[in-house]
Amino acid sequence: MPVHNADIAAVFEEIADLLEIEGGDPFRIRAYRNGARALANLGQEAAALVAQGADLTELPGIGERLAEKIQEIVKTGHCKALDKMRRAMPSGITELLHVPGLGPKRVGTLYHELDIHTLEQLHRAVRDHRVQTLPGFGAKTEEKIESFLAQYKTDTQRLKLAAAAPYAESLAAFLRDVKGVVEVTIAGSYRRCKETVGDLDILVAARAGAAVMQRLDAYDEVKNVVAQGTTRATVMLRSGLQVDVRVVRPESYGAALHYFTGSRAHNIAVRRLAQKKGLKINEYGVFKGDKRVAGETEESVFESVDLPWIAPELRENQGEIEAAKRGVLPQLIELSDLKGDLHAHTNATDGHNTLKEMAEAAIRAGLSYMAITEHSKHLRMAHGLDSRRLLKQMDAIDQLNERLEGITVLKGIEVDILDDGGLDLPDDLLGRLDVVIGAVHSQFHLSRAKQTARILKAMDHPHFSILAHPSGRLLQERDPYDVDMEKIIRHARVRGCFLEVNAHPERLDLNDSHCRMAKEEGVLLVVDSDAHSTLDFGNLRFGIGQARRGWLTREDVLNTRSLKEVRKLLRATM
DNA sequence: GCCGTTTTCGGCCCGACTGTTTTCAGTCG
Repeated sequence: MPVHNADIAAVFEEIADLLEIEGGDPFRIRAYRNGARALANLGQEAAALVAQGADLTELPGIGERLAEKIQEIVKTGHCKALDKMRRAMPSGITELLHVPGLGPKRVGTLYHELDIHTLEQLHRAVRDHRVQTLPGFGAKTEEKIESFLAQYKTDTQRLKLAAAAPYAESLAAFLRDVKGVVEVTIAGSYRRCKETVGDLDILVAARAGAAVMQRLDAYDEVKNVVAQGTTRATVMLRSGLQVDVRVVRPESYGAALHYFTGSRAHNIAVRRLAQKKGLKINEYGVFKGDKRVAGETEESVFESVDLPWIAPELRENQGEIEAAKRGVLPQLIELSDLKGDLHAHTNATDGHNTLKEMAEAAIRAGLSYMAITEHSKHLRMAHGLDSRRLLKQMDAIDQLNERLEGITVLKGIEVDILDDGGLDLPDDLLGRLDVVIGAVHSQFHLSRAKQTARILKAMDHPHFSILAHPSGRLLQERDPYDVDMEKIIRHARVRGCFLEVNAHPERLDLNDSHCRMAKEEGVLLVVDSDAHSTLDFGNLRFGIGQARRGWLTREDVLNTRSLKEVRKLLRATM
């Protein structure tokens, strides 16, 4: 049984949770959480490092003790320390911590006073009104727990970034219209372009006395108000999305924006820098003693700790602060850098629009070239193209290019990678195309070794140029298939082919850490819409967000180049 | 439990809101 980083991280999180309920040293607890986060974001398997005999204490946040535990978990699949804790306290108890209003202290009370250690037991106790009698609990707390448990099953999902966008942007626009409001920004994980968002953090700069909170109550989509003070409020929208609104004075806007953009790990790291310089950073500004020395802009906050401004997408405490110190932050790619899109479908297969409509939409999206890349025949449900139909489409593209100004349409295919690693169309036909994208659409459950070998073999095909949605995941629906992505990335470098950053909101595939790995390996990525309709070119912004989270610059992305250069690089793969 | 350009010991980010209290602990972000 291979042990993955997430498994080890889960052990550390559970230890931290149990320590918290026991009332353990908060800093020790934090150390376990830091260790868990470090592992989750490592970008390479800790098990592989152990196998190489690497010194794990070199990793930030991992010291002697955690290194020992990682080794133990990798080698035995168990952690004795956790096993021992579980004997003292039921492990399921940690799920109680996810109930809003319940922290370690109250969970501890529930356990010691009423022997409650599952959600089911909690639900029963709440219904019998036994909880409100406990010290530190009351009728309101009990009510809150009950209403949470009642809808727990249906209501815990995070929203995909693209799904949250319309809610976020219309609420922000509403707040911008409130009298006295100077500025509104959707901060939090939304601003950092995370793949999914659990809630929205909306920051408002307003002059004194602006009635932002009262206006918020009048917003159509607000279902109920969870908490409300003078400077912050939490509301639930009808859609089930939780929104935290925070109001600050304009002179604090930069500090508040930094604070509410996060991530928490990044903020902590920046505040530690400030602390070392004898400064204090909070959401109102940067302070030396009682004197505010910065905070009106984000730039001023970073400047106070001798750093240049760091783009929100990088703020994960994953090396961005060190890079900023050394002056080597990447100049991140922007949407306007994209010159073309190399992955789109028409109604010849499972798209909704004609060839001409798609080309015209690409022009409107500001692109100067695009590739039509239909599915191939193996993908029956998408009515994939066989040789005859592909030839027909190639002719149609030639004719369109003669008539249409402002864009060049390339001839391509999203060819199925067959079970044995072969490609789903004849070599001579693939050789006549401008771009061959290979994709896995079947046999997701193969073993890691087989799946990896299958994809590597496909990449070795003489006409293969781009690997589409390399992990095959669908956000919140289908896990990535088990594959050795490091090996695929290295192979892409050797073969000189490219990996896709699929901008479809349900894919966003590659993910951020694999983007970064590919960049470091010197593999070019392709940010593609995978458009199935004329509207889908709008999704490119989400692909760019993902690329930015992966530290990609314009130079790291193939389709920021001119058509001439792209043709040259594509030919080199074929 | 981690970490070090003041430290191998003594620090470890900071403030708002709620509910249960009767001045504040717990939770949350």
